[in-house]
Amino acid sequence: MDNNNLNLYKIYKKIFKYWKKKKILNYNIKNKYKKKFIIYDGPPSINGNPGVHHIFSRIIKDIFYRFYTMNNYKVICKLGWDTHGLPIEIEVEKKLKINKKDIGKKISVKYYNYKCKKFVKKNFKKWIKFTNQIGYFFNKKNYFITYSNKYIESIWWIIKKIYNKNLLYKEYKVLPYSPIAGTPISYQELNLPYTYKKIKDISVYVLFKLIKKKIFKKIKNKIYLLSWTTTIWTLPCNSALLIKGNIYYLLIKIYNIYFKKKINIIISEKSIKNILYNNKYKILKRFLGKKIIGLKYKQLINWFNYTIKKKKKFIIINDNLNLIKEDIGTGIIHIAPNFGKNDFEIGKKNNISEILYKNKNNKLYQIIDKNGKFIKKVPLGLGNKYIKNSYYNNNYKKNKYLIEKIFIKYLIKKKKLFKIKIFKHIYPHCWRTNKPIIYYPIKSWFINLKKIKKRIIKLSKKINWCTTNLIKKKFENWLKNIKNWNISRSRFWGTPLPIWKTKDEKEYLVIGSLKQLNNEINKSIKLGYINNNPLKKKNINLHKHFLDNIILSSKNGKKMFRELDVIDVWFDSGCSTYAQNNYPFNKKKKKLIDNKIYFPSDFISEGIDQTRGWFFTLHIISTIISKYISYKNVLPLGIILDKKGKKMSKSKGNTLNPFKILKKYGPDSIRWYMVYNNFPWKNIKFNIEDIKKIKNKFFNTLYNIYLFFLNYSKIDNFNLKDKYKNQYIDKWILSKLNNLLFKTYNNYKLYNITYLSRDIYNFVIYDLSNWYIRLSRKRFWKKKYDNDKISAYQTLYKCIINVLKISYPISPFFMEYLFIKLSYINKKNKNIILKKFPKYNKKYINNIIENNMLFIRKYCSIILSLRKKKKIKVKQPLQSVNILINNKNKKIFKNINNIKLLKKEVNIKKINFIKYKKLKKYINKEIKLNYKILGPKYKNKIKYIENFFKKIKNKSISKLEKKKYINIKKIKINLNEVFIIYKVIKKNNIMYSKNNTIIILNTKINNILKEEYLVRYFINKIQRLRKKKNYKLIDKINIFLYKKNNIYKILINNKIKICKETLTNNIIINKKIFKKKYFYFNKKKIIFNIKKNNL
RNA sequence: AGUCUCGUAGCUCAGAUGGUUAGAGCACUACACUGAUAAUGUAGAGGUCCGUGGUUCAAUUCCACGCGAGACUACCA
Repeated sequence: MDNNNLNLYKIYKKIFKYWKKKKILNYNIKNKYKKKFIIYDGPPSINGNPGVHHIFSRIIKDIFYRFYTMNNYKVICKLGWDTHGLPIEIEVEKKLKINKKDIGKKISVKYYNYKCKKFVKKNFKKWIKFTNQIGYFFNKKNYFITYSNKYIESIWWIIKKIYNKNLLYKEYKVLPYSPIAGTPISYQELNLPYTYKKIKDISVYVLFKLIKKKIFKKIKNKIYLLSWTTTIWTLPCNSALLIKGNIYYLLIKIYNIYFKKKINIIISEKSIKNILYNNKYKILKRFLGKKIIGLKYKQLINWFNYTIKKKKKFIIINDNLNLIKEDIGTGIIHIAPNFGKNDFEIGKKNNISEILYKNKNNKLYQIIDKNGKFIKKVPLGLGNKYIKNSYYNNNYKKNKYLIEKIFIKYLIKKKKLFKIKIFKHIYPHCWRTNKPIIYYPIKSWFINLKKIKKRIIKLSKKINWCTTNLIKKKFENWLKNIKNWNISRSRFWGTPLPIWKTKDEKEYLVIGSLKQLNNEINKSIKLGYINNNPLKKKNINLHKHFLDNIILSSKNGKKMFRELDVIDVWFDSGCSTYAQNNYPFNKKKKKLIDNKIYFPSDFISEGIDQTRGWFFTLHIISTIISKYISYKNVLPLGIILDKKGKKMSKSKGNTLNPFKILKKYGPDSIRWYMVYNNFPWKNIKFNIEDIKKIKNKFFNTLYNIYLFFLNYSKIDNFNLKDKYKNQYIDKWILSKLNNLLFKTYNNYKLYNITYLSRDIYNFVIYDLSNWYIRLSRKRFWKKKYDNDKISAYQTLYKCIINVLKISYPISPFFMEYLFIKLSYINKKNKNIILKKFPKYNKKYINNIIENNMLFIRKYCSIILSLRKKKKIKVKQPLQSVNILINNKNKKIFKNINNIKLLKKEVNIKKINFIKYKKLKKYINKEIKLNYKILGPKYKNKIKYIENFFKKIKNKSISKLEKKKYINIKKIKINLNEVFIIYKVIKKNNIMYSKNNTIIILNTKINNILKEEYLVRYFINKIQRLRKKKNYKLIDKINIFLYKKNNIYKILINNKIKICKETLTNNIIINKKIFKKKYFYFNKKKIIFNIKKNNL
């Protein structure tokens, strides 16, 4: 088989088919389960194609799915999909080319919801394909989808439960609101990543004309209060000005460029610098803010002036919420209670009225509608225009600052403008439409989380975050500042709020099940409010269009209508613990949850952005419903960035098509890459080059190891039952292997998948491939099928099989593929998942051998580097190397195996171990200070000591070594306070010295060594030629040599060795050679050829 | 705007309660090895440890300020 043809995608397909045929796609196929392992799947929203980041969260779960199945757990994991909500609605609106306001007008809600469902179903197919392709298998009988009636019914039950606990309430409040989506945004949604964006706004300083009172009696001219705002569109609704009572304000005379004359303005003392551009001004009066509290002013823009009776308007009030910061603005804040959270609170506290529009029928309206447009009655052509130009889709640039320009023109005309300033700030945006939100007064349903905050936090401490403490702390801190959850959305495609109300909103009815709804409908039919029971129809669909028509009756017999809103999608997914099991209506599952068998989950894992999303909602809902945590372990996953470190997003065009990547590199290498690359919670810079590297290095190497084993074991008819005794190097790799098994098992248990994948990788590349196989190759080549050879086979086989098993959860297809291929050795080995996860065997662990080997490898590397420096090839044998014997290496070199290994690896005939005393012959000494000890002891005298040792001679150093100290004037320096450094003196020697390790290599090459080199060189040439001629491994050959000069004698003298290593029958000296091959050695031409001779 | 984290080789990152010559992997270059062979090994080159100042015998490490990046918080009018 050809190595470069290793196609992981083809292997995936083969194995997938095979699994399908054998019906082991659904993991729970073992007969005996001891325990259960519960995973909850965070349902992804299927508003489009799956992205690369979805690979990540699914494979992480799959890894533990497989791991725990191997450990004989019954793993419970229902895959789910989030099918409701804004993300889907927006995609559908784009497709239908409609706006929110068209729904119910141009097209019916029923049709719209039908389209949404269709859209979801279409994407669902893609998702199943994708899920299967990454090795996370979809089970037709076991999944949940949030639009199903059963799922919705469970949500209703939960809503009712929350209502009964007095945690659900309706309130009129100024909320973050997305006009384009036409729905309020919860604070959880506002806290999703990338919602706060830098924008440029035009801000204005405007002049409110004060109605003068005593305090300004002496001032003749008009007095203005100067206020600054970034939301120019709220000015018509101004009804109060906020100042701070305990700070100083100034009345100043200053030039106004728009009036072209000097005017009198009031401003806080410290904010004066904000409004100056080289203007001079004159202070007329300095006074505390409280002196003007309660004064009135003239309305700034008097387009509308309807206010609520008994409420105040156009008045200066005190800032008791401490909102005024003196370095910003003018110290005077404009308040419009209907637009702004703080404004609303202040208005409420100070009994300030909103400014509203009242029509002929005495109906009241906000002057800005729910679409984010001014109502028709607004003058200056502003009517029906968006209040922010960024709400326009197409002509945004053309209309840039259009609204602001109109306002500014008007303010100049009315002599009410002081200054304009471009203001850069960070502003919240809607997470789906990407448009800025506004703060808008709305009646909404809330869950009172503040009331149960203590329990939420207390329980959250039981959750184990499989990551750094930082993320856990942030989650807990965030819970401390928890806000009540706004769960109603004025949208269409979502779980409908199961709440009915009377027209006067005095009576409410919350429905908690279909059965209850059915009963209520029957009551209503008796009263004649509706004609027939829609629940009796065949295909009922518990969505808005279906329920809105149902009229129920109140206790007092009044008509009740459904609350028109749907529920926040985040609530849907937060209910998944219960709703996926149709809790409490499915009695079997209810038992399992109540008895804490299906609950809480052992493990969940989703993107780190879900900390404020699903992780949060899941926790909240289980806190309310079960009074317990809903997950024990959570592994948050980093964001997938492109290779430049930027977030992947459709708008930037840097997303990758996961299907294409899967096809090119196969799921296994991607899975391995994602786990291996970095800790899961750190952001991944997704780089295809790195996947290639993983494929080339890890998978190719593993495959090569397999091929190597395959080739030779077949030639030798290796049998697993063959008896053997382990050799030195086998003991080493088995010790390494068992340590690896030990570590890996524990790391899976602790969810440390990055560590364990790196351990496996290092074992395969550095220990198994680069060391064990390289050193053992000759054992496989030799003819005799003896203990040494059997031991090598047995060991290598053990290593491969175990590596396959422990790597299987991460890269299942490839591992299974090799496992099946190797089943000719052991016919019981068919499918990894049916096997038990291997555990380590203590008796194989031998730390002494491992340490020895580490040491030898280090010495090899040092000696090879010395050879390199002298440009002596490894093939050239060398006579000797001198190694300083010290406490560390004494024991190691007592073992002959280690000496043999080292000699073989660096191709040196003899190793001399020399004692410290005999070093003199080879080296010069120098002294370096141990600053860590000497520094604190002698402080600034250290420079003097440095100088002394710079000039020191060999004799003095020897003295120091003997006496173990030296005196420098009055200072006594001990031997352990310095380091002795060595330098080589002898010719033909090269030395390495660091700490206590000294190696001196003898680089002299005599004739015998040269001859040996020639023989090896010649063998190499023959081997290459064999391969070039495509001879088989077991083919025998004859060598033909052309007799000319005495170099041949050397080769003939080594005939036995050459024949043995190249499977040669005979070396034939000829005067003529057919088709000459030749090479040069010491500038002499050597002519030869080979021929197959399988006699 | 505030709080937190971070800034180390071309890239991805380690690291040290302050102390000898600051480490890995990848990429690069050279060489070697070679019946696992488009694999593999060894070595080399590469760093003002973001900048400035302070503390210290000694600062990449501690402190302060500045610059830059990221996360979180926040309607800062």
